[in-house]
Amino acid sequence: MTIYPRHLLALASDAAAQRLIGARVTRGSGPNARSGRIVEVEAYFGRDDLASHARFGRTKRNAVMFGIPGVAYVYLVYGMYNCLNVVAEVEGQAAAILIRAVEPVSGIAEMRAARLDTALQRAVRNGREAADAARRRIEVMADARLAAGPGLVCDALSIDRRDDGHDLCDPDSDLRLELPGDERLPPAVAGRRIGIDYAPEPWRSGAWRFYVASSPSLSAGPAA
DNA sequence: GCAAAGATTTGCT
DNA sequence: GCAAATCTTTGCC
Repeated sequence: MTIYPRHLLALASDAAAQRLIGARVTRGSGPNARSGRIVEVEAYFGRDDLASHARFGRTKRNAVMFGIPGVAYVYLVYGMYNCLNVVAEVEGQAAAILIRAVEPVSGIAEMRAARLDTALQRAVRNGREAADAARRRIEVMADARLAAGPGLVCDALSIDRRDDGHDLCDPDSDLRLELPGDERLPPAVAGRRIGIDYAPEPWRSGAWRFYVASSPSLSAGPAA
């Protein structure tokens, strides 16, 4: 498996997002490495995109969006879930691609264990019964659903804000993007982005979410 | 300094 | 189908 070439991300954010479908996100190396096939992404543009974090200009949080392509932009949403983005376009031009869902390929048992870890941490506040319920739910969950959402991708691959700013196109990186050799996937379909109804048109309805319609691992977002 | 809302997920009515 | 959980970041006083 070769590393994902950085130049494929130095494109307009939507073009880079479409090409990212089918690529792998990999955590770790060796027999316990966790890897998943990207099946759902969303493209976010720079200052003009009123649904993008870059709409406020450069801030402490979104600084890496303005940097070189291929770097991870990781942020916390709703005080609870991490979201993984891949920086796109050229340096100085803010853009990022949100990884919304991946189909587990290897290290599936490790992904499930990681999901269990984070779920138990959250459930423990609500008592032992809630923790037991969470445990049972994740133990019987289908492999394909382990990373079927932006927050779940990060839970399954143990991604948090410590990964913010790390280079995903470095073959020695613990968290990286890889390009499978000759894998054929059905073409990606385009739809509106999820969870940005606060944005005005055309940003609200623009078709900048791309996904493999037949994948069993899509996020539970509206009409995915 | 303080109030408000968010690129989500889960559980309950 | 709806609302809570939870905390960082942003916006306004």
